[in-house]
Amino acid sequence: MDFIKGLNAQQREAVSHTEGPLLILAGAGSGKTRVITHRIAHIITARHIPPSAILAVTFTNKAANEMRERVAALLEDVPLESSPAVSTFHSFCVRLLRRDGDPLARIRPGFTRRFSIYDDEDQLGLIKAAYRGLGLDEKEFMQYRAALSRISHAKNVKETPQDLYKKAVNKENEALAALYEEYEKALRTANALDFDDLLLEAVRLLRHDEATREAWNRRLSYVMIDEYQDTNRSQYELMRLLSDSHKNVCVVGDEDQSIYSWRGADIRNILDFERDFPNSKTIRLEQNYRSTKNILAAAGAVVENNKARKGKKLWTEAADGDTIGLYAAYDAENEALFIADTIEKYMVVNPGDHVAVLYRTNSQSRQIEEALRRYGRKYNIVGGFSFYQRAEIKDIVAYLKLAASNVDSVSLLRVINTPARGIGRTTVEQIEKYAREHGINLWDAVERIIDDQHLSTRSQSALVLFRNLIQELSLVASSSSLADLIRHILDRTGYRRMLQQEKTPESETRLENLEELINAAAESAERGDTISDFLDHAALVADADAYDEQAPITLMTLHNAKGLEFPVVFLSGMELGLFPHSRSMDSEAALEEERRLCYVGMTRARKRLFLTWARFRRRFGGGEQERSTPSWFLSEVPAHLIQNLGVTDEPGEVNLIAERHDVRQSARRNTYTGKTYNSIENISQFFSEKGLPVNSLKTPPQVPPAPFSRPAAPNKPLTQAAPPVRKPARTGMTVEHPKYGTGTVVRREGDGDDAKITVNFPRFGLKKLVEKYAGLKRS
DNA sequence: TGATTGTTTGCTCCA
DNA sequence: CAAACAATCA
Repeated sequence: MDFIKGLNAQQREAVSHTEGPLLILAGAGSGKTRVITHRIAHIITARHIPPSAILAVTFTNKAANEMRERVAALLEDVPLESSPAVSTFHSFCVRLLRRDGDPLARIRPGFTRRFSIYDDEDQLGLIKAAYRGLGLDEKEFMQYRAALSRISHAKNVKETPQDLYKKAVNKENEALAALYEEYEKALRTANALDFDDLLLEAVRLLRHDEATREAWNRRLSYVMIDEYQDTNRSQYELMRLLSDSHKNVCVVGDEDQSIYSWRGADIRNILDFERDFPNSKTIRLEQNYRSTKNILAAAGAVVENNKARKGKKLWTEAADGDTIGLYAAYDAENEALFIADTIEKYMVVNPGDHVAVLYRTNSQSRQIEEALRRYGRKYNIVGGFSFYQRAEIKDIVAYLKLAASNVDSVSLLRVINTPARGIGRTTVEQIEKYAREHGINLWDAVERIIDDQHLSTRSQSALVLFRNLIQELSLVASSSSLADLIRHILDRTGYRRMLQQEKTPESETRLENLEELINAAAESAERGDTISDFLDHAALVADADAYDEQAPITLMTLHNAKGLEFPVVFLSGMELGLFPHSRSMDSEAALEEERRLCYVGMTRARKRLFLTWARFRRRFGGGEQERSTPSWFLSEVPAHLIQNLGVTDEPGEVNLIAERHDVRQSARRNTYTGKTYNSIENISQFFSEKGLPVNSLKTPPQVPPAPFSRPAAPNKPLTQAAPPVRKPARTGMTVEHPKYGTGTVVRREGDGDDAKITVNFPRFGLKKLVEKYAGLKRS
C-alpha cells in the first residue's frame, strides 16, 4: 500500500516525514487535508502503528468526521482493529475530564466528573449575577461581554483574580478583579466549567496527575493538529503534554489564516514553533490546487499588506480564469438582489455549481435571505440562531441539567419561574442574597429558605412546589429514558400547556422544536449515549458542523467558511466599519486579522469571486440609511484583476430580474421560505455525527482497547442492526399516531432511518415526525 | 408581589 | 428587529 503516490514533492515529504516534530505551513487550497489523511494512513501501514495510537485534532466536529471517513476510505482494504482518534480539542477535553477526571478533585477541590458545561449565554447569566452581587451597573462600569472577555483573557494567560488585584492601578481594575473572583466562585459552586475551563482543566489534569499523563503518553505515539494557527495557549500546552514522551507531533497551519485571536488564539504558537521544537522540520506547501490565477493574485495582494507573517508565495498551474467581479450597490437591499440575480443567471449556465455568500456579521444574512426567497431559490444558512440557542430548547435543557445536578445555578435561575409559577423577582433576589450571605449554592438556599418560612405564604408555597418538582425530576432522571424524561418535564412543569395555550404560530413552532428534541433524545439513547453524553453534545455542536456540502447555496459568516471551498463565492458588505469591523479598526493587529479574514474569504473561491458593497446601509433595523465608504481591502486588490459590474446611485438602477413586474408578482405568490440549516430538520443530523467515544483509562486493558472504538464510518456501520421491517408511509396514506390519532401523510422527506414525514392530523394540525420513532400504524 | 404591556436601546466573529 | 428594561396593571 503506497500513500505517497499522486502527491507533489512537498506533500510527499510531509507524509513520509513521520518521526519528530514537524511544521507544515500549508497555504490555502494546498491539499492539506489530503496530506493529513495520507500521513495517518502511511503511519499505520508503513510503520505498523495501531490506529488508536494516533490522535488527530481538527477545528470542527464536521472536519473530524470527514477526516475519519477519508482515512477509512484510504484504508478500505486494510484490516484494522481500531480507528485513529480524530476529535476537536474541546470534545477531547470533555471526554478526558468525564472519564478520567477524578484525580482532578485532589488538585481542584470540589471538581466532580458530573460538571455542567456553560456556554456564553450561561456565562452571561453568571456575570450578571456577579454584577448584582457586587452592586455594579453595566452602564457605569463596563458591558457584561467586555468583562467576560477580559476575564477569559486573564484565564488564558493564567492570571488569577489575586494577580489582577496586585497589578490593579485604579478602581476599575479592582472591580474587574472582584468580578473575576465572583465569577470563578460561582462556576465552582455550580460545579460548572466554561469553554476556557474545559481546556484549562484538562491541561491541569495532565500536568499534575502523573498517572493520567503517563497513561496517555503510553497510548499515543503520534499527534497531529490541524488549523494550528488558531490554537490558544492551553491547546498548545495540551499538545506538549500529549506528545511529551514521543515528540512525534505534526502541526499544520497557515499564519495568513489566523482569525481567532479574539478567542485567545495565539499566532505565536505557529510563528515560534521552530524555536519551541529545536530539532523540528518545516515543510511549505505552496502549490494551490483550488483557485484560478486571478483569484490567487487578488487574495495574495490583499494579505501582502500585513506585516506579521512568515511570508509565502502561493502559485498555481491553473488558468487565469475570470476577473474578480466588483459591484457597488445602492443599498443593502440592492446588494442582496444583485447577489440573488447573479446566482440566478450563473445557475442557468452552471447548474451543478455550489455558491457561498459570505459576510462579516450574521445580521447581514437577513436581506440576502429575503432576496433569495424572492427568486425562489433554496439556500442553507449556517450559524446565526441555532437549534440549541432557542429559548424553549435551552429551557428544557436547563431542566435536564438541573435534574442531573441541582447545584447548577444558572439553569436554576433560568427555569425557576419558567413557565411562570409565582416566583417573582423579589423572591429570587432573596434567594440569591441568602445564598451569598451563607456562602451556599442557590439550590441549598431554596431549601433553607423554605425551612425558615420567612416568605409570604404565596411565595412559600410556590417555592415548595418548585423544589418538589426538581426533586421529582431527578428521581425520574435516574430511572427512565432521556426521551421519557423530557416528556415528563414538558408535562409536569406545565411547559407544554403554556405553549399550547398561546396558540400563536410561534408557539406552534416551539412545540414542534420540542418534539424534535424528544426525537433527538430517542436517537441519541438508541446509540447508547447517556444523558450526559447528550448534554455534552448539545453544548459542543458548532455552527459550522451544520454545513452541508450538497447545498447549492450556502450563507454564512467568513469565520464559518474557514476550511471550505466553493466554485463561486460572494464577499458581501465590503464597507468600512462592517468589514473591517468598526471594533477592529483602531489597532494595527486587529486590522491585520480582519485582512486575514478577507484573505480566507477570497481563497474559498475556485472559479468565480464577487466582491460587493452598499453605498447606503442602515445600522439598525429601523433607523436611517447611512452613507458608507468602500472597504480598504477593495483598493488593495490590483485594478487590472477587477471587472466593475456596475455602480448604482439610485435604487433599482441596475436592471435586475427581480425588478421586473412579472417576477415580483410570482415572487409574491411564492410562499417558499428557504431552508434554514439550523432548523429542526437537521437536529438528528447533528446527533448522528457524534464523535467517537474515548474509552476510559480505567477500563481494564482487555482486548486491544481502541481509544476511539467505533467503526470509522459512523454513518455506514458494517454491522447495522436490521431495522424493524415496516412499510414506509406514503403520501396520501392514512396513518394512526398513538397520541394524535389518525391523520393523512402530506409529505415525505429522506429515506431509511432518516425518513421524516409530515402528517396532517385533523385535531392537531400538521406534525413533522421522524418515521422511525413516531410509532405510526397504517389504518 | 408578580404578570403584562409598552419603550428603549444597540449588532462582531464562536467552541 | 430583537432583547432588555421600565412602567403599569391586577
